[in-house]
Amino acid sequence: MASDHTRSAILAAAERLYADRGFGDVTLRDIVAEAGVNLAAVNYHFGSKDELIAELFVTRSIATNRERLRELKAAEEQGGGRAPIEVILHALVGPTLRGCLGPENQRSTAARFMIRASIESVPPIRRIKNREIDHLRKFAGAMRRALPDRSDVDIYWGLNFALAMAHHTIRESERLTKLSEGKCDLDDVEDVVSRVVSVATMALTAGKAETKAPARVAAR
Amino acid sequence: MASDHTRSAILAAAERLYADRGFGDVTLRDIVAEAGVNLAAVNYHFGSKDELIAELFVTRSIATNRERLRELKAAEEQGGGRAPIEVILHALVGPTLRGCLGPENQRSTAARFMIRASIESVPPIRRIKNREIDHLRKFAGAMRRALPDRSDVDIYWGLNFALAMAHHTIRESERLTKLSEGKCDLDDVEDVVSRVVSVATMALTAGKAETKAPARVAAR
DNA sequence: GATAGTTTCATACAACTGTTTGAATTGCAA
DNA sequence: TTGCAATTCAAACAGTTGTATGAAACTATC
Repeated sequence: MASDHTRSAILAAAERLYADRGFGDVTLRDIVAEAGVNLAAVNYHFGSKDELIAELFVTRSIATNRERLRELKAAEEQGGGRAPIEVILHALVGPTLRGCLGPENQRSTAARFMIRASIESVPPIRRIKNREIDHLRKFAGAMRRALPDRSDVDIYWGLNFALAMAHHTIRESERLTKLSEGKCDLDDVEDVVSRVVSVATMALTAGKAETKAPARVAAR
Repeated sequence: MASDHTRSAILAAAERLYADRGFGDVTLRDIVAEAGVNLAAVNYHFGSKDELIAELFVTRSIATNRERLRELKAAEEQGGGRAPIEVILHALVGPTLRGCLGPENQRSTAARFMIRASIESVPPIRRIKNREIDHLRKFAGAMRRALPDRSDVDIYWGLNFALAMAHHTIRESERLTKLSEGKCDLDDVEDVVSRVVSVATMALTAGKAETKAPARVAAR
């Protein structure tokens, strides 16, 4: 019914501003100015500022989660209900890394927004992240099936470390570039993914029967 | 000259409140009420709210950094200028993890404050963290000496992943406990440290000449 | 005990925040 | 056209925030 024009103009403007300047110093007035709409429009269409932020974040994060599960499901079906651990980990961290890294000049607004969301932790986003546990449990299940000898504790630690490496690399990508004087190429996303997967795989399989050496994609 | 009483009362109250409720919703008025001093005292003694936060964070983080360097130096001196990679990594992540984890009921205010600081990323703290690069370079140097065959890129990635696992585990300790239904024991700090060190060591030594298997401390 | 310097205090300031209101406008159906 | 609901708008609201001010109280020195 509604033209929806104002609504999506707000969403686009908000995402752009949050991506560029962070949640801390973007006010509703900044957003409506950028969107060219009236101040009251935000509350009319979204209810509150927090709900606007939540909608932005939910949209992007269900897209990522769907992609993760799609990859996971495809892998498990192909393997008859059991996928190799590398592939599971790839499905876990691949979509996130691909969604947030990549050459800066061609990095989408959505990507920059998600980086912000992972650096600054504002209440509405934190609330949503806390509901991610069910989603992660699905991966824990797949990992258990892939490594039936492994204890639950080790599985959870492996999962934790995989997410750790992915998220920290996103959060601190600038610092890593500076620290390594550009030697670590964060733009080569597939290299980053395979590094994370490789280390997480080692973490999960160390001290047990041999698995095939995790493939390392050549940089650039 | 000054009695210093007001000053330290403010520091203590601020640290306590920030630790409990986060930076987001603690105002100067909350702090001075808790400290039992006048509102103007904060600006008189610290200049501004941001400088108060910065002083809190700097105090704690130089303590951690000093401890890190102390461990590193001791290890390198004992090894004649070259320390085993496990020990270097231990010096890198041990102090941080020990300072932030541990049984909740006996967790110090300082520890809880540092956890907050690593979850919420407020401007004055971010500014300080950005100056940590020189400190990290010292560890990169030690790691290079320990693993002369390794490329710089691999060294930096290993360093990045070690910090990733430590910081993410601190940030998301609550979620990991919930996800694992308590199976991952975050209170057993030395177990956490050795898990992180062990994985980071594997990341740095994989595919090269054998090193001795990193020691795994039994839990509890 | 007067003096000078430091510290405390109550209070006001000035700016900014997200939100609400009620009237104006628009778009669409009858 | 008329009528009705959805949308837009300017304006104000109500609250909070960090900071500044100038007088009062205190402290130590001479």
